[in-house]
Amino acid sequence: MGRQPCCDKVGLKKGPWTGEEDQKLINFILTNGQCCWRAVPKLAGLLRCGKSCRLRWTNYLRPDLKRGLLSEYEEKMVIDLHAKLGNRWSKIASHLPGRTDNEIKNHWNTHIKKKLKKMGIDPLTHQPLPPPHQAQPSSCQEPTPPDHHKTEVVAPPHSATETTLPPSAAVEENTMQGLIDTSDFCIDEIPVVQPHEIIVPCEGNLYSTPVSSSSSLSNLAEQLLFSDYFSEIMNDSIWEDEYRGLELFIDNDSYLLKY
DNA sequence: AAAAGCAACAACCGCCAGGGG
DNA sequence: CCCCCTGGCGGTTGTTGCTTT
Repeated sequence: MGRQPCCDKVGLKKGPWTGEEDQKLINFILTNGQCCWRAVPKLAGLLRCGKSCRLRWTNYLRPDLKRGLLSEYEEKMVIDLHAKLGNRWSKIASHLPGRTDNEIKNHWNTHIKKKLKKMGIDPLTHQPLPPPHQAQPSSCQEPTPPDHHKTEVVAPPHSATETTLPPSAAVEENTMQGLIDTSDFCIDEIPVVQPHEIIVPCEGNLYSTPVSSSSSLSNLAEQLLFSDYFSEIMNDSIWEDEYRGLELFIDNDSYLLKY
């Protein structure tokens, strides 16, 4: 018996999401919350499979996401956590509020790996690389990290996945908490978004368009208030009589509306 | 200015685990 | 206990934009 596809793929759209699709998904989730993903595309009027919607939301549209490059501190956290956890990106991401496993994975593959190699460190073992002339043939082929995903049997010496962290990790946890309290960070616990707090992406572009110069700020509110995106949200019933007295807070890459 | 190559990252794919019936 | 469904995960691919030639 063959495996059932996650969804009926006939007539479903693939590839990059359009702004319109993003709006539909955001509107739906802001209104209804995260429910059964399988039902989301149908209810939201999207020609996507539920899995695709979930991925788009968790990796890109979630209001609590940070955008932009990882800071030096975050990068160090990733390296340290990777040394302890291996390629368990979701576990690593859970220590970095606002970052997704996909984002960290991509950053690791494109930036950190190279950086470590430059520094003479094997990105997989986190040990110093042997001099080039001593390199084993197998070293060109990346050794497979412990496959935690498949079995969870080969736990790292100290499993940081549970509440008890190895001493070094615990220290980092404390350090981290000095900046951000991550001790009980959990995406599930973040309210999808309260009706009175909507993070609105930049005008005309639902993903990151950092506000790089103050000169652009003057028009932001106007652009925002008259964007299709905003009007659509405002037309939603939950906003009836609600949007008088809105305040606009401008962050690096998003706008927070409060009333 | 155009073409080729490269890097970055969004999105997809397939597998697995857990929960419910 | 078994089967099915759903969500989550990690690996991989495709696309886009930038840089170099």
